[in-house]
Order: sequence, then structure tokens, then C-alpha cells
Amino acid sequence: MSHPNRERADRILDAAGELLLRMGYRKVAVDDIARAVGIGKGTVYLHWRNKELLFQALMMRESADLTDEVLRAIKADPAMILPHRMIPGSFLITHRRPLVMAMLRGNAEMFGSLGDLALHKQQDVLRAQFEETMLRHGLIRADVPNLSYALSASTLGFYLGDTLSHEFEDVPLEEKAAVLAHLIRTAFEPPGEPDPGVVAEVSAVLSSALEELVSSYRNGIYAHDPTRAPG
Amino acid sequence: MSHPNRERADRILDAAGELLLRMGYRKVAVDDIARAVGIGKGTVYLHWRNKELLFQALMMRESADLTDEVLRAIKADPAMILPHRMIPGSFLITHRRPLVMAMLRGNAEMFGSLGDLALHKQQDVLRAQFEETMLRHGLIRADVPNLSYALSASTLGFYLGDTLSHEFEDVPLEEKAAVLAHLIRTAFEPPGEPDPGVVAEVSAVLSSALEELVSSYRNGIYAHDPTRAPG
DNA sequence: GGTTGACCGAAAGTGCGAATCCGGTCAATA
DNA sequence: TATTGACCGGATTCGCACTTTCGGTCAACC
Repeated sequence: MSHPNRERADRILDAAGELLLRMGYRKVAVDDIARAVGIGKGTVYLHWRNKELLFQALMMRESADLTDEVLRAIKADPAMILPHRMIPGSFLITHRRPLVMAMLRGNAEMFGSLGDLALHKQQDVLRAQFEETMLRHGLIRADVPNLSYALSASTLGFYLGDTLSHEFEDVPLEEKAAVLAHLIRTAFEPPGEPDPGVVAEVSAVLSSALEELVSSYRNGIYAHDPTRAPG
Repeated sequence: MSHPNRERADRILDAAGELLLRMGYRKVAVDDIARAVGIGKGTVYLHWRNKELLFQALMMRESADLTDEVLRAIKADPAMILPHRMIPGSFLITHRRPLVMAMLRGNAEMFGSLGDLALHKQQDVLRAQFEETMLRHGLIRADVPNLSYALSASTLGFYLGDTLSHEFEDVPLEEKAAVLAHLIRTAFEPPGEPDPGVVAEVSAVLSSALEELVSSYRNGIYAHDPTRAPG
């Protein structure tokens, strides 16, 4: 094997993440990252063609890890796929990842020109599939108008909550998640208990979709390794 | 009467609002406003001690007009006080006022240092009163956790919706309002039809609260007129 | 006495050459 | 042959003098 070793790539991404949080995209020099890892700057370029791809890889890894965490929660308890558990659960998991939070908030000065990373496309596909599956199995009510927008708009405020207004920044995260759970359950789920068989089935479908997403993210991390010939 | 006439003050505020929308707070010179109205710069200072107070008055007037519009809607149909009508209704009314929208979005470059204007205090009082009244009369369910936060967070996303993400900017405003109505009704209101007597009573209470708020705003507009001695 | 616009000073903007930074490369190195 | 860091050049920042803008005042005017 002639291509740069993966463990080193991870150490580079670790350093990049730490520096990104501390100083923001523009003020982090590739040289800083290399020095933090104890390698030469040139070596970094053996892993990614340029700075932007390096940080894209970082965010890919972050997304993969986050998705994996959600996936494990579902494996541990299939009922986690119910919207009123899935959505607040993801909310909590996401909030433990400062890089993802910064990206969601479009933190302009942390991520300079570093675009939307095209992560959204895959996420959008998954979200559409989530909604469709839930609807088909009766786990989301059929009478919600414009479901996609409804879910986005009603969830967005929870994520951006204390970015503006600071009014509720003292409310503990778990309490916010509980509010979100109430909102989702009452506004989007049908009354009554869900059928356990349906839950198991949907859980399986969703797990494999998430697994696919995780590995698609993971592939992306090294997709730009210059020593690998393109497919 | 020796103090500057009110009709002229309104013309000044009209011009200020127009220029504010077109060029933003910093690029609007007091002289521009005066010239647009056809008066001298000094005359503007007969109405407000400085530029900031002028624009605060502008936003006061804007808030008063908006609140008044909501009030008239309630007078026309008392059932408008029901959360699932009041909140989407205010949403629509607010969206027709570009200045208020810009302020809500904290449009930093439109309102330079122009702070939060202390409008929030009065609004917060009203909101608290709204929630308390609704709860007391059973028009909002008692089992919603952290009601204040729940309402804020679930509503916020609708207001900020296409500021970020642009994903749903093609969805017509009326459809967004309909989604919001569904959300509020299912998540915050009890099932079944409300008692018409209760609606009438709450409508009266709320109307007078709104009237008070409107006149408090209106008083604020000229509160800084230097030719008027402070109370 | 209501109104004005010339006037003031602080602050923001402009122009520009010098100095610095930093992404990306590649010949030298181990 | 994997790794490196000196090196290149484009872009950004800095320093600084100069100009312009503009909020706020007030003597003069109607």
C-alpha cells in the first residue's frame, strides 16, 4: 500500500477541528495544522489536494460520526425511530458537536467560503425517505399540510433558539428536547400507541438507510486522496 | 401650541422609513431625510434630539401600526384570539411590514447599532399576559412543558425560515401560515370547539391589553420631542 | 419664534506602497 | 519513495496621510 496512512489522516483532522473551533477557517493555516500534528506541511497535501477538501473531509467525518451515533441509538431501542424520539434525540446529539452546530448556524466567520459541502443533498434524500416511510406506515399523521416545510420550520427555532435573543439560553438542553418531543408528538404523530411490529419494520428500513449514509460519508472523507486514482 | 406639528413629524418618519429600507441605517443621513421632506436639517432636530431617537420613533410607529392592525382583526372577529388564528394572523401581518421583518431578523446592516429599542420589554409583558390568560381560560392546553419557550421556539423557525437555507422561499406565505396554524392548534390547543362565551371574554381582555400597548407605543413616538418638558 | 443651512469636529472612507501571510509546489533529503 | 520545508506569487493586511461625510449646533433670517 502506497497511500498515506489513515490513522495519520485522522490525527490531521483532529487538529484541524480543534483549530477550526478556536480560530475559524480563515485564520487556520495549513502549516498550523501540520505543526500541531508534528509533521511537515507537504505531508498534509499528500492526504488532500487543498485546504478546502481537508475541511470538507473534517465535516464529513463529523457528519458520519453523528449519524452513526443516531444509528446506534436506534439499534439499542427501535422505538427511537418514532418522530417524537428521533427528532429530539438528534437534537441532543447534534448539540454535543460544536462543529456541526457551527455549520448549521451558518457561522459565516467560522466557515469562510467553505460552502454547504453538498452534505445537504444526502441529508435531504434521507429526510425525504424518513418522511415518506413514516407516512406510509402511519407513524406520522396524513393531515399535516406541507410536511417537509412543517417539520423544518417547527424544528429550526429549536436549533437557532439562543443564537438570537439569548432569552432562553438558560433553559437546559434536556428541557428543550422535552418541549420538542411534545411538539412533534402532538402535531405530527397520530394519537395512540404505535404498533410494535410496524416500529420494528420501520426501524430496520431506517437503520439500513442510515448505514448507507454513514458509509457514503466515510467514503467521502478520503475521496480526494490524490494517491488514489479516481474510479 | 409651540411644539412642532405632528403631521410634519409623520412625513419625516415616512421619509426615514423609505430611506432606511433602501440604504440602511448608516448610509441614511439626517440631511437626506430633511431634503426628502423639503425642510431644513435643523427642523428635524426640533422633533428628536438625535438621529437614533428619530429611528426609534420610526420603529415605535411601525410597532403601533402593526399592533393596531392585529387589534382591528380581533375586533372584526373575536375568534381571532384563538392561538391557531392569532399567531398565524400576526405572522402574516408582520410579514407585510418590511421594517419590522428586518428588525426581527436583526438585520445588522440595516440597523447599525440601533439597539433592540426596548420594544421587547412591552412585548414580553403582553406575551406573558397572553399566555397566562389563554391558560386560565383553557384555550391553551395545560400539559405543554415550558409554554413560553415552546411557543417561541416553534414559531421562530417560521419567521427566520428563508433567511437561511432558501429551501422554502417559494412556499407561499399563506401556506406557511396554514402550516403554522396546524402546528399551533394541534400542539397547543385542547381538542374540541372553544366555548363562545369564553372567546368573547378573552377577546375583550386581550383587546384592551392591545389598546394599551398601542397607545404606549404612540406615546413613545414623541416622547423625546425636546420642546416638551419631561413629566 | 419657528426655521434654516453654514459651520465645526470627530469619525469614516480612500489611495497606495510596504510588509506580511499563506496556499500550494517540488527539488532535496533521509 | 515517503517526507519535508524552503520557496514562489497572489492576496491580504498595515501604515499613514489625505479627503469626505455627517451628526449636531446655533447665529442669522423671515
